[in-house]
Order: sequence, then structure tokens, then C-alpha cells
Amino acid sequence: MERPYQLILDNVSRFIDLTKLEQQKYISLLTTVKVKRKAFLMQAGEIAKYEYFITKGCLKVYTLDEDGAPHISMFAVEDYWTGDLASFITKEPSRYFIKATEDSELLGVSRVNYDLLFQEIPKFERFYRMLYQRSLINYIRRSNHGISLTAEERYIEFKKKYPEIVNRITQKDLAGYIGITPEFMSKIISKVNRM
Amino acid sequence: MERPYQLILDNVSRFIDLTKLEQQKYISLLTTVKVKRKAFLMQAGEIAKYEYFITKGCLKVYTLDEDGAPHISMFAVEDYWTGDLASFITKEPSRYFIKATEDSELLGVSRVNYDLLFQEIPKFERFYRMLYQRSLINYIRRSNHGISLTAEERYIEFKKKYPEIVNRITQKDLAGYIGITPEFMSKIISKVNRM
DNA sequence: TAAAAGTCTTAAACTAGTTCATTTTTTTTC
DNA sequence: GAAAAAAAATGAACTAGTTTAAGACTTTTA
Repeated sequence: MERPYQLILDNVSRFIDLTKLEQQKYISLLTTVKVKRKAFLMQAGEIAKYEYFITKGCLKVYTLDEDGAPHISMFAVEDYWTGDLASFITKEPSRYFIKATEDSELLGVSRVNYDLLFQEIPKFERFYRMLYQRSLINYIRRSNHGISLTAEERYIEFKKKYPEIVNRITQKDLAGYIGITPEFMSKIISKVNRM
Repeated sequence: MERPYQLILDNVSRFIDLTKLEQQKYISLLTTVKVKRKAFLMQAGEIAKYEYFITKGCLKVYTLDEDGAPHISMFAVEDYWTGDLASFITKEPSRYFIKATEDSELLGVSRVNYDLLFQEIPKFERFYRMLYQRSLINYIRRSNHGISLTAEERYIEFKKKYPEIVNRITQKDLAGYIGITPEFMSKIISKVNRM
């Protein structure tokens, strides 16, 4: 089996067991997508047509505020799911941009195939129940942490939680994720390194 | 049918249809809980034994930081689900307190019954898939908003989004939710009212 | 491989939000 | 319904993080 399919099946198998036939059916519903570094997978104003699983590369998901300043909501690397769930589900225009920070390869599930999946392989209700349950736990933690920690503490937490991502992104993008200016990020890093 | 059961069945029926028999089975798995104003439904250090649906009243979910300052992660009123999902699922001790701010009545789903539910009525995989999907969309919005808006903007958003809750909670608790001090909350409110 | 573009650093002046202390107002309790 | 307790308001001194600007360093591109 090709590596990308193996990766996504391994991901799915963390929560549900699929028969060979179900695996084939699932794979038939996936679309392969490649994006070059700096290219957009999706732009604000569009309706999110896919949810993506990353098999190679790194992407950032962000919005621009009224002043045009970027706010990064997530970085996604191999074995991560990404997209704009709100837009994908509600079919309202997205406010997010998704841009590759490295040449990347993804598997996309279209909205039509997403609905079809639950009809054809009802087990996927469980898969998504578990996937969303886990994401929800992470987001609840994050939205409480975000509000109660200082920027320096959030930086230290990020480094501890995502050591493999820190080295793949710019300091500027990390600032956009932490919620501070690149200048202040620079100060924090030089301070933390001195400690 | 008693009002609390009618309320929870209405809530469930937004996402799935249950037969009369399934309704009865579901209700048999629920535990009725009453908490007086100022009493705790749950305290930090305990393992979350239930997920709760509120049929009457109002509760706040919060942690205490190292300095003992409260950070409120949600207010829950009639027709809301609450609890500590992370502790409920992982069975690790919770860091949250849940305290009633009014005399309240709830229906609890124990961890054992939660697992049983999926075996007995597999449709509930879909219900929770949809429920978590919707919560996730809200949390993603909130965790991005939290970081990019000023405290004043977050207050205005809260009032617009939860007008029915604003009048049921203290200004101090709202400050704990918005992520600022009660003193600064007071300033913001008098400023916003003057506008 | 040179030029251009983008990223990182540093520093000074500024602002949103905190802290601490005091008074007034509202709510709770007996 | 009086006393006690808690919440809200106000103000002055403080701090975490922003803004603006300029120079050094790195990466990208032709």
C-alpha cells in the first residue's frame, strides 16, 4: 500500500477497526492534494470544501484581523487533521487562510464524501466522535490556558508540547500563534535562553 | 412525561430520532441530581464521574491558578451540557470546580452508562459526534477570539452572544470568564454604558 | 552569487490591564 | 429589618505587552 494511505489508515485505526473492504471503500473516498511551500490550500471568503489529513509537510491556519495582523490558530504537520470545520459543516464562507510552510501532501475528504462515509461505514460516526472528543479536550485546555498564562509561559508550554514543530516554523509565526508581536517574541526567546 | 426528561429528549432529538423504546432505555440510564446555590457539583482533585445536562438553574465551571485566582471556563444554564470532559474520559483527577450559582437540577450520565449507551443505542455515536462537532466549532472560535480581541470587545461579544446569561451572573464572575480583574471589568462596564 | 526580500534584534516611548487601598452599594443571613 | 458579608466603583501607582523605527542577519530568487 502507498505510504499516504497507510498513514491515514493507521490514524483511523487508533479509534476503529476497518475490514479490508472498508479500508478500500474509505480510500476510494479520499482526494490527494499537493501544495508547494507558500501556496494556499484555502483562502478566506471560500467555503471549506475539504477536511484534510497531512501525510507530508507543514501548514499554518490563520485569520487576518481588521488591521491586517495575522492570528495563527494552528500549525499542522504529518498525522494531523486540518481545515476549517465551521465552514466545512455550515457551508458559510471561511475567515481562514491555510498556507503551506513546506512542500506538503494531503488527503482530503470532501463534504459530499464526508456525509456518504457515515452511510456507507457507520463506524465512522464513532471515529469522528472520538476524534472530536479528543480535539475538544485539547481546545478546552488551550482556551483556558490562553487566558490565564503570560506570553512567556505560553511559549514554554508550546515548546514542551510541540518540540517537533518549534524548529519547523519561524519565530514570527510562533508569535502569531502565541498572540503577541514578533518583537516581544524575540525578547521572550532571548530571555528564556539566558535562563 | 416529567419536564426534565422531556427537555433532555428534546435536546437529543435535535441530532437523532429515538423510538419510544429507545427513549425509555435512555432515560433509565440517567441520574437526577439537585444542587443548592453555592454548593459544589464537583471539586478539583476528584475524577469526573458524570457528564451533566442542566434542566434548571445556573452553574459555573472554574479552576484556581497558583495564586488562587479563579478562571471561569464556562457558565451553564438550562439546556446546556457541562462537566469536565477531559477527566470524565481519561479518568484523571480534575482541576475544575463546578458550583451552582442558583438552585439547580441536572440529569447525569455516569461513565459506565456513557459506554453502555453506545452499545445499547449505537445512534448515540452520531449524537455525540454532532454534539462534540458543534462544541468544537464554538471552542475554536472562542480560543481564537480570546487571543485577538481586547477585554472590552470580549465583553461586548459575550453580551451579544449570551444575553440571557449576563443578568444571571455577577460582574466578578464575568470578569473571571473574560480573563480580567473585577476592577477592570467594572471600568469597562461603566465605559460601555456611557457610550 | 548578488540583490532583494524577509526575519530577527534592540531600544525608547506608549497603552491595556493589574494591583492595592478605600468607599459605596447590594445581597445575604439571622 | 439590622448586621454582616459580598460585590461594585473609583483612583493612583505599576507591569506586561505594543508600537515605531533602525540596523544586522538569513533566506530566497533571478
